[in-house]
Amino acid sequence: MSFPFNEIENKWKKYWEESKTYKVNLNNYHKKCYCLVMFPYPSADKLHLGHWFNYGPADTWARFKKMNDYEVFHPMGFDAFGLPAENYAVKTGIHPQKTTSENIAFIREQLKSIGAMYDWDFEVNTSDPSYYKWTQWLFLQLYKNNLAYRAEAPVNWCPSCQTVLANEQVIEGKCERCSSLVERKNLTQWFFRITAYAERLLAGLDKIEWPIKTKLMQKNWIGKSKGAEIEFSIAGFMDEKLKVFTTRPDTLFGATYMVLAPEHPFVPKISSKGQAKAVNEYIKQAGRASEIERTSTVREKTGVFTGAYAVNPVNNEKIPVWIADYVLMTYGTGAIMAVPAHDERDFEFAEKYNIPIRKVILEPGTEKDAPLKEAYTGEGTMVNSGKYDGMSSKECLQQISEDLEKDGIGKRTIQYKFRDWLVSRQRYWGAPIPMIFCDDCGEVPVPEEALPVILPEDVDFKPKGVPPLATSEKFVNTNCPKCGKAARREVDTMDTFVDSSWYFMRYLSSKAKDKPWDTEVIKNWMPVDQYIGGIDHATMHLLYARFFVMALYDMGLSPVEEPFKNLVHQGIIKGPDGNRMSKSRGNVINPERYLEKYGSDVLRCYLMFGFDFQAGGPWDDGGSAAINRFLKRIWRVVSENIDVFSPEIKETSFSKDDKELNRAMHYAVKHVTIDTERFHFNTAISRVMELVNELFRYIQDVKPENQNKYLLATVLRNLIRLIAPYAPHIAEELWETAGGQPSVFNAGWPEYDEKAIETNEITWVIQVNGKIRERVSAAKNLSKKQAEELALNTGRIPDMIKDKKVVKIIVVPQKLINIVVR
RNA sequence: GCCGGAGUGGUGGAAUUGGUAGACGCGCCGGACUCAAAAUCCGGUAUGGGUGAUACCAUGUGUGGGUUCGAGUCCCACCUCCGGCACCA
Repeated sequence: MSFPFNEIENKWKKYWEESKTYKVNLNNYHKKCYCLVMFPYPSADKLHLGHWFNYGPADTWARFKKMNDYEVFHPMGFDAFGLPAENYAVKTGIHPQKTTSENIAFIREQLKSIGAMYDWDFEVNTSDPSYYKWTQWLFLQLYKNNLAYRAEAPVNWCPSCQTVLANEQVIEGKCERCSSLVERKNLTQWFFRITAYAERLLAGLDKIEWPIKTKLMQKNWIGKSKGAEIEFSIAGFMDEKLKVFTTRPDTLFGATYMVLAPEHPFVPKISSKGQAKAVNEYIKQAGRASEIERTSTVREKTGVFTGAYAVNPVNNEKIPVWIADYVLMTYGTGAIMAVPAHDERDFEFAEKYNIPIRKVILEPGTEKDAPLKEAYTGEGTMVNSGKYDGMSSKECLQQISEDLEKDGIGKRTIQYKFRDWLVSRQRYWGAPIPMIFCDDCGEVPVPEEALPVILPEDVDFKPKGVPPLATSEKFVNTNCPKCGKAARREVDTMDTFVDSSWYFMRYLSSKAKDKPWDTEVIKNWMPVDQYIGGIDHATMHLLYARFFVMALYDMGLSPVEEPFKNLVHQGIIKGPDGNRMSKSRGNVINPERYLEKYGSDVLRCYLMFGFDFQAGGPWDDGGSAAINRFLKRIWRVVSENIDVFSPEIKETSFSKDDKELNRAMHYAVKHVTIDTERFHFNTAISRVMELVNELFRYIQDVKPENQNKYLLATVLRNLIRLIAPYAPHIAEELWETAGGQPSVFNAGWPEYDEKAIETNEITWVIQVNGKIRERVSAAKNLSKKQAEELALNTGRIPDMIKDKKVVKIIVVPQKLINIVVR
């Protein structure tokens, strides 16, 4: 007998909707749980198995919390702006507005078939003017607080997407979206000053419960390093000071040359006439190299002498100034002092161009005059370093930093690897940046009362090398808000990561018209208690959102500094072949097939049972059949025992079998509770399976007239509640079958009694020298002495130890006795 | 190269603070029901030895060491795989 899953799913979907089972009351915040799952991106692709693996388990966890009497806010919405939708529109010619709203409608139905408990009254759509009005408003707040600025900078340009990208969106020199090689361009673009929050973004990591891996990824991405800025003068240009950044001021005496980035502003000024041609050629060549070529660590280093000399401030030594593209203009000062003896890159470069290599730190156990075979980057004793000779390099680092500061030729500084967040995009399908350019007044923000700056619909969005909005006269031409003269609008749109940096706040006030959110509500509901989503956003969305909320906190707009208190990542479901699912590999598993065959509950449960939620793994076709069998067993055991539910006579005296069953029930409740809470869904389901096995054993072994009907009813009702978060449709149906009032999700979570789990007799393990020799059933609470007695007299133990000397006996209470003999 | 994480049966994966390794499934083998099949149910299933069958013995959580009465778990070295970063001075 199978269960009619289609009928059940439709019945309860309808019931939940009509009776508003999942209505959230934000006023009831005293036991609140904000459970957030990363919202989907409605491009041309529908939801796939990966989404199921995200939303199904997240919903299970949310339902579990709801049954534990939390007011659970588990909203859903759509990250609707963005490139995939626009690229699809370019390909088909259909307006992204149309495809996006169609896809949203479709995906909303798919989400409903997962059976999730979203309250759709709180839905958000980032491409809706009522949403992006506030994205623009937030841009203006950042601008007002000097956290948004426009600057010319070398940027990452994706030739295929025809737009710039943030550093976070460049993976190994390629576009995160389309894998095209990213080019470098100098453009004037909008940035958010995320680097101003570097320290706090680092410090905040200690205050949140996130996977260590994710925290480390953010930490490495921010890339803090401590060092010093040191000023060198240039021979013949005494009023110009060349600043370098180094983490190793202790090696200053070992600097035998300097390197500037080819783009460094000093380069044209200081290059000698004789070297000018070579320098210009090198700059040209470096400019042509793609980002990936230039940053490749395996490529041989190249460079050109400028003809200029710098003066080392500590010993007045003249050292040649080179340019080389292994020095980046975008980090530090764009210039370095090169110490080949103690830096691998400088060593390689110096060997190639025959530049002297001077040892200033002696590696312990080596000779001062022995030539170096490779750079020595460790610590040691100072040599060739004037008054610092003989000091340890560690000491020297401190001393020389102090001295440099005293002499006014350097200062201790901190550098970060990450850069400000570039938010301009030369694309159509995004929120317009609310700025106006006036010939007289310069850049002028759009007044708040004039928001939103509506994204015009009648725009040719095909890429032609200029931002699509630039081609719309109607959009571009406006008047300056300050002086009223004719002016032009900013034609770039915002990175979609701006949209998703605050959606979790908007959810809480999704309908608010005159403000981005209701201060009272977010005060009561932020932060998000549990965030669930992929690790692929570790250094993008998850970093941006933290920055946003910190900035808002400083403006008095957010009650919290950190948006996401707890975070878990789901793993990835791979194809049956163990590879990542992709159309080109032909290993994509389509959830629809399993929905038709087994229904939504089976698919959900299989995803949670067959995989470690946080690890994922390859799809196995047999697994879903196993879960189908399991749910069928539950279905059967309930429907074949309906008579136990009425009339209810309380039979409190338990037979041995009753006690066993009762124990199994409490044991299952306990462990399902613990495991569901900590996202160990696979073991939670295992514990339910054990209970079901126990239940079948009881029904089979105990004669019907001896079965404790009251106990059976309790066990069955608890069983139904235990599986409810996992298989919501079936549980709801069975709950009704068992005479319960729908909805089972308002029926509370079963409680367990630790005493009922305990048994008087346990199996003691007896070891001799750490090897198991006997197992014996005995009272649980034996004193140490009793346990020792037991061990020494059980089975073949006396025989085994009779010729030996007992050294000591270790008793692990309620578990094991180890007799150590010699 | 640097920084993380992980290596457990044929297989997915379990194992509070060091204390019965392999829970729960899948697969496989055997059996029951059936004319037969499907479905369902029951039993077995780490490896090697041993026995008529039990019992029992040895080995066993990537490799090699160590700490401990006792190690999948802690420490050291190494190997493999996965993920992130990568000329960041």
